[in-house]
Amino acid sequence: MENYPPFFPFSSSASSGSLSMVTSQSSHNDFQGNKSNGFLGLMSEMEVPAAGLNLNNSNNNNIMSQTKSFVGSENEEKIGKKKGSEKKIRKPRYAFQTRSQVDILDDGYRWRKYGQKAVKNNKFPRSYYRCTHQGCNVKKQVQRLTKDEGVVVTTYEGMHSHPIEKSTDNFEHILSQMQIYTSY
DNA sequence: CGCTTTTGACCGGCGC
DNA sequence: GCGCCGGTCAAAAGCG
Repeated sequence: MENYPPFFPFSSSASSGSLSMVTSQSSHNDFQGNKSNGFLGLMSEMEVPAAGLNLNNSNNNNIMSQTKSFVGSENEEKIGKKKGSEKKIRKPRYAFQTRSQVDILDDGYRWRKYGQKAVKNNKFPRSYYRCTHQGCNVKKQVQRLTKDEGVVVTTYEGMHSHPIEKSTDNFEHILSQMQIYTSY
């Protein structure tokens, strides 16, 4: 159907954040090589042991230094009635864990916030956004880690079935930024 | 004015 | 069956 490649050119206008992209569609991916836990693990154990982050909060201008990215799946969506039918497909969910000062990472699409809930074991709330394009049911949620406020987890759900509104030439800009930050 | 954000209510799934 | 939990709705406020 309308499976577009997960193409997310981040272009945060304010303080830019780093980005990374991982693509995976197979619901049974063994991306849990040795230490990386899956998305569920991420959900349950979001407390990433920020070693040496206790008192030495020298993260003032250290904006993005590292960026992790997880890939999840296992999201089922029922089409029509659930009359005993097993018409459930799994929507892939892409989780980006970026290091940024701001929560709103502009990826070029237009989002409308539709909810915000407090997360357990986390003092920061989680925001729910939805793509405002008609017929586009792409959702995303943004969450910040309480342990390390510099880490923002953005989870995308679904694929956009329409082009990006903004000009894509930001991508070049982002790429250059990536190179800059990767050179560290 | 039209759209977005805010915020509590509501709802379905799941564990006890 | 009940209550918790995560996710969504919707009314009203807010903003350019």
